[in-house]
This record gives sequence, C-alpha cells and structure tokens, in this order.
Amino acid sequence: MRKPCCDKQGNNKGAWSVQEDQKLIDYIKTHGEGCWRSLPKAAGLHRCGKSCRLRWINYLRPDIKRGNFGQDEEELIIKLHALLGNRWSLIAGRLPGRTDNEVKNYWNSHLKKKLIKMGIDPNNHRLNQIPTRPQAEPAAPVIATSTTKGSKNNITRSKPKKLSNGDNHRVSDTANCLEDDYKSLVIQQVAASGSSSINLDLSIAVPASPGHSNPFGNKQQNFKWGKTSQVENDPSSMPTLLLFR
DNA sequence: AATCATCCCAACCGCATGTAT
DNA sequence: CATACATGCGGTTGGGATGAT
Repeated sequence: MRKPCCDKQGNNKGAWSVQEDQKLIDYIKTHGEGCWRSLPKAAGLHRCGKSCRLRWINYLRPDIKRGNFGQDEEELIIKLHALLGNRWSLIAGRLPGRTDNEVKNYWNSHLKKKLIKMGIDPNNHRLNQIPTRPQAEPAAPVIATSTTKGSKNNITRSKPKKLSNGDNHRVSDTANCLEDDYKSLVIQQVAASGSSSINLDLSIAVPASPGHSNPFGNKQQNFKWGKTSQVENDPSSMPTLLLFR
C-alpha cells in the first residue's frame, strides 16, 4: 500500500510555533500556495505538507475572519446544513472568511446544542416531537460510542462508517430526510436571506476568499457528489438545479 | 486555593478523489 | 488500464482555558 504522507521521522507535530508560522507565511507570500508536498522542505519547515496546508488555510490566511459568528451566519449555516449535510467546505464556501474547520467546530460546539434545545434533531433538521414517517434509510443514527475522551463532551461522538462508495449519500440522505414542506421553507428562506456579501449560488464550491482560490490555476474546482450521483453524470444539472428544482 | 468537569479550537488521521506516469 | 502521487475533506482527538464545586 501507499505510504502515509506524515510518517516522516523528525517532523514536528502539535502546536505551531511563531517561528514556524512566520516561515510558512514568508514562503507563501513569495511563492504562493500549492505544492504542499514539497513546501515544507523548501520553506525549511519540519512539518508534513498536509500540516502546512491546514495551518495556512485554517489559521494563517490573511483573509480569515476571526471572532464570533453573526446571527446571519448562524442561520445560514443551519439552513445550508439542512440542505447539504456535513459538507463543511461547501457551507464554508458560502461564508466569506470562514473555514470549513471553523464552521464544523461551531456546528459541533454551538449549533447542534442550540437545535437540540429547540427540539430539532440536528441530524435531519426535523422537529423531534413531530411523528416521523417511515423511511427506507434511517437518518444518521446517533450511536453512543465510547471514545478515548470518555465523557469529556456531552455531545455524542459517532463515527459513521464510511460507505463503500464514498460519502456520496450524505447529501441525499440528509436532504431526503427533510419533510417536503420544511425543505421548501428552508430553500425559500435561504434564497430570501441572501445578501450581497453571501454567495448563495450552490452550483460550484468556489471559495469565497482569495486565499481559498485555486492555487494551481489550471485545476478544476472539485465538486464531489459521488460516483453514482446524477449530478456527476450530467454536468449540466449542478446542485443548484437539483436543490431548487 | 485546589480539584474536577466541561468547553472550545487547533491539529491530526484516514480516506476519497483527481491527476500523472 | 493500473498504480502511485498529491491534495482536499470530514471525523476525531489533545490539551489549554474556563467554570463549577
């Protein structure tokens, strides 16, 4: 099998030092993003490329918006999550200056609880007290798993086993779980809530920020909807059409 | 003040996917 | 076509910060 990218002995792990940050910033300022594999060596960093990429994207990029999420951002995340499921990079792409990691963390630490408090199942965005109609596939079952962290977190952590053909069912599962009326309402609200600063076009996950822009210039933006997705088979029917059909 | 519990976020890991050879 | 490589994504974890007792 292929070797893991981060198995190099002598690579630093854990928190980044100020010096490491500066090296990475300086290098990217000079050479731009991309070629993460070779970047650490070229920049004089004892880190794997993955780690450098993560550090840059989630923390060092100059256009990152720091601070609390606004009410409008919060609502948008909830609405987009209802439509897209755990597609954090897609959701983050609609929130200028926010990273997928940040959105994911905010969802797990704040919004999930908020929805639960409101009596809404965060997995499928249904009101818990409303009887659910039978469905072929249960929505993301909450499996109580024990983790090494034990009871550290109130939120149940579950790692649903990846489907054999990838995670392409996630969106459809989540979307299918929505009651039709609720789905329509969400779609209307998302569309209506659009402001000039928030890109609601879901057709292509073009990152909202320049730092997130295609670093290689010639590569297509990847939009993963899975092998069996009709979207992939028919490039003309992108998610926008699928969702707002 | 000390201890314990919980929260939060940066970072890591494994896997999927696209591309090059 | 098969394989290896490079990158991106989402789930999970480690550990510092903060709050409660």
